[in-house]
Amino acid sequence: MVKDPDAEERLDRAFMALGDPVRRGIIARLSRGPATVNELAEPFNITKQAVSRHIQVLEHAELVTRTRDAQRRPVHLNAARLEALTAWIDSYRLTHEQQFRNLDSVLAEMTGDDAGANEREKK
Amino acid sequence: MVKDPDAEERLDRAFMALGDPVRRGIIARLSRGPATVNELAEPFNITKQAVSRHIQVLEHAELVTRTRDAQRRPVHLNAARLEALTAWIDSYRLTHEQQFRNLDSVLAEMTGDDAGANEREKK
DNA sequence: GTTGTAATCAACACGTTTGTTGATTAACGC
DNA sequence: GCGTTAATCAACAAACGTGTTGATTACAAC
Repeated sequence: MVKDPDAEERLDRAFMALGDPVRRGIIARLSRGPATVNELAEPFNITKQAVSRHIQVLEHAELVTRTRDAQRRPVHLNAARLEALTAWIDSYRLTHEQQFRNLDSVLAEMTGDDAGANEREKK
Repeated sequence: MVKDPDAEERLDRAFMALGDPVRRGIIARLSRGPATVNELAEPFNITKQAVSRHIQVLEHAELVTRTRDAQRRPVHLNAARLEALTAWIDSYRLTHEQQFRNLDSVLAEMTGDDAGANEREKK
């Protein structure tokens, strides 16, 4: 159980894990509550073993955790980790939007002091 | 140029694309403005060809677009696609939180009408 | 104990990804 | 035209991911 194997690697694993329709389906199901491997495997026509490995991938990505209940091992969603992903995306999404605002103000300055009004007036 | 190759596949490609540190680095750089392949390749010690292919992956995932400027092909971030990813994540994140609220109200009902007050009072 | 159920482990096949090097296309500057 | 720069294409090797089947572990119920 490694503690912080570099934040980059954690993002690698989490984003990669979501890049598969079966695993996203599992996440979607778990958002409505915990489930066992058999329950999670039911909607897919692949073997239970394959689903079991998908769950291991999600677990390694820290997107889900597992508890124990007799011979069952219910899987739970780890919403905190999902939040980390939106945080990453939004960080750059907002930087990008800020970039546009800066460009706009530069152009506004040009048109105010100078000549201009020649670029970027669509919409 | 396929139009809508199923929304699931688009998510596959986009999440998968972000599951690589080089490609996330490219996205991070592009959030500050467009850049050429050479500029994007500079921080990484892999060949320019390898970076070129990473960009193709991002392009296929619709996370970036390309324009043309003489022999240069500047890469631009497609923030709208990033937004679609946070929308997907948040949808299930919120479902999950709602699930907890429902559980709370069920428990509150039990403690009100009945006996109870035995579970979930931390915080 | 035996039987049944839940889940994982092990070995293997197949396809995809990611990197390399070397050749090629495309546009510019002189 | 010629050389330079930007970028991609092509072929290949190594590594990885995802699915299969068959054996195995762990627990519960009788």
